[in-house]
Amino acid sequence: MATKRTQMMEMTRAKLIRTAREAFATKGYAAASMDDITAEAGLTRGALYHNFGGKKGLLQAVVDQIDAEMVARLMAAQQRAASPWEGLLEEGVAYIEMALEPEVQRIMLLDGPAVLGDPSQWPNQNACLLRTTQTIQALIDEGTVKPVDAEAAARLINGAALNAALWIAAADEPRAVLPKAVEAFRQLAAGLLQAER
Amino acid sequence: MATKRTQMMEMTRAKLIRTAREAFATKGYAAASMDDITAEAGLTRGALYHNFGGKKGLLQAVVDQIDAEMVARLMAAQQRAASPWEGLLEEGVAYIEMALEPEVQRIMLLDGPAVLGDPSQWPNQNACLLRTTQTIQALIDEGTVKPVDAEAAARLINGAALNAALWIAAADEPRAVLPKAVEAFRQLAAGLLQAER
DNA sequence: CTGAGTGACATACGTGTTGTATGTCAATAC
DNA sequence: GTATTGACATACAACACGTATGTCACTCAG
Repeated sequence: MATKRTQMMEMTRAKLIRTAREAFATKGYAAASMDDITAEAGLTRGALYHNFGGKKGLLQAVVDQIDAEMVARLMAAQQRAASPWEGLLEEGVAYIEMALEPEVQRIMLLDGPAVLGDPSQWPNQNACLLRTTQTIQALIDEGTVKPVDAEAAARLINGAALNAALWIAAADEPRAVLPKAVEAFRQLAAGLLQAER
Repeated sequence: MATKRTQMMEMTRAKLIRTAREAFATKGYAAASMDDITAEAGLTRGALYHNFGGKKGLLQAVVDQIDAEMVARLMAAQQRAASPWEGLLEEGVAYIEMALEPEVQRIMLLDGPAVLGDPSQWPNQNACLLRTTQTIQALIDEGTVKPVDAEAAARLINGAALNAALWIAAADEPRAVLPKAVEAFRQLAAGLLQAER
């Protein structure tokens, strides 16, 4: 049973995460001051330190939240696909599209790694990557994909999608280059396919 | 002809870049204080602001220096290869190997993008990427590679190599996963190859 | 019902860091 | 030989983070 106090605490945590997410996305982690964030949430730094241990802890919480949303969207994209192989491709495309959002870009792709270290160390990023790895392993087992190291392939696929997204986001006409990136991504990914006999 | 003053100035610039490069690589950009860097170089912050305009300017200078070194190494790797296609692969492998160095990782892959913005905006990173793009375009023209968008393909290739490098660097046994990553990279890149007739 | 205890959060303070404004001295120009 | 410029040092102000301490509401024995 949730007591009155823990309910309140959850609310303050949620409020801080929300305002921090906003501030980190727009101003960047370094330029976002804790005083501003807490004031915006109607609190002080005391609450922040009590709940998250510090500025990095708050960023970690924001990252975890966004990451959870991303995993959910990746799963949805994969399950929408007709075949496992198409599922992998759809997952890559979904990843590209998510990385177009300024919030994802700034927090997950720029500041997050710089402040918290390599994403492969984050508990949830592993979940996201693990999904791709498992998908690829399944494709290898069923003979669709060449017998390469599944984790290595997953890493490369994700990296390609990631960079494609960064490219698109920085482009003058994002909507114009998106299809080019998606097409090149599909071609590249086809390199993993078993040569048809 | 170089006057006495400009010679001195070049020396102080070089010294500051050297110590900053060291400090940024080991402690990270945020944790490296300008006082420490300048003191290590036997100077004060005055010199730093005069020559580089601020902390970001100093990082930019360090990034430019490292980037120039990387481009040189990429060119060397490509020219060592037997064929243009092998040149592209060698370039990717060289990129992976460079990203294994802590200095490159910390400064070029983590702090650089976070502080200076997306690498595609940097003047030199474009040179590095431009090389790959041109290589791919040449391969398309000669019929080795499928007719995809050359820049998109270059972006994806570089992104894959980049993430492979980050993965390797964060791994428990970097030397053990390196061959796996290289193998997967070659397979993936093969997706760009024109299907043999 | 009541008083001690605990937890959530606010307030106050010290330290370190950045950026700017001003000062100084050597090198060049006239 | 003096005036001026430019490279760098010093001094100062603003700010942000982290910690130490304080306060008040809620919980729970007795």
